[in-house]
Amino acid sequence: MSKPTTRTTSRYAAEAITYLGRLIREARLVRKETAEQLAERAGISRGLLQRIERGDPGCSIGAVFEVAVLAGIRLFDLDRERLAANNENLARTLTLLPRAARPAKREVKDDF
Amino acid sequence: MSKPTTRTTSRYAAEAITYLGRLIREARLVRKETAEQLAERAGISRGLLQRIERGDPGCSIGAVFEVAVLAGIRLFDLDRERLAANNENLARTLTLLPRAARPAKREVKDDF
DNA sequence: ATTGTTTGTTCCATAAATAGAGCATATAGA
DNA sequence: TCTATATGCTCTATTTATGGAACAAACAAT
Repeated sequence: MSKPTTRTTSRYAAEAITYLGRLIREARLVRKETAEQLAERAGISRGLLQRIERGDPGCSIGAVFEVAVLAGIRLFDLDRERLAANNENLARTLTLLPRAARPAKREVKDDF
Repeated sequence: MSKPTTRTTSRYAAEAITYLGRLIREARLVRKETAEQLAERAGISRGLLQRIERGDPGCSIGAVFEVAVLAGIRLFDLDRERLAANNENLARTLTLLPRAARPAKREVKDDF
């Protein structure tokens, strides 16, 4: 290591990641599935699964969500069908929004 | 691209990632905040934010969740307080579960 | 229509994640 | 208690993500 690499993560975000990791671990254990089994099903290494369950913020969201799904966790409290539907609607909403954002109105002019 | 890189991602997981990215983008645009502004607040590059909003599964979950939080999105439908509380409870639940999972009982013996 | 800004994209250098193996420990089940 | 095995951890090699700059195109506001 030659550079400290300060990667900031708010308390809330960190907590959410840890929470998801624990949900995964709980689901796996309840199912009596070994880490290796779940890791293999997800196509990742056992080591990565361990970091995911521990709540390592450096893991790719793809790996984390994939494992969560395979563990039987519902994302956004929506089943695949409803999620797809919401996703469509959201895409439509985005179309209606201005695509380029002008910085919010300035503070009152203070240069006088 | 020279190597297909077989990184499996189920439809459901991919959809969830895309959904989150769009939620972020929507929140940002509604706030009339530029990509650069949000990226800077999150301590990441504009390019990474773009990939996040597009739903790239390769982004770190730490970066994605951090941006989501800064965009004002509630994770797991819980505010920081309740999330922390649930997290605690889940940790306690995990204590009660067997820490090492024996592979689920085999299918009925079919070798006779 | 004009214009300054935002976005989308590419390329490259560097930092970081991931796979894989290996090993000690904890542990579930007999 | 005994023991096969699951877990937790460390190390290294490789793959991949990320930051930063640069550029064209799209766009909002005038």
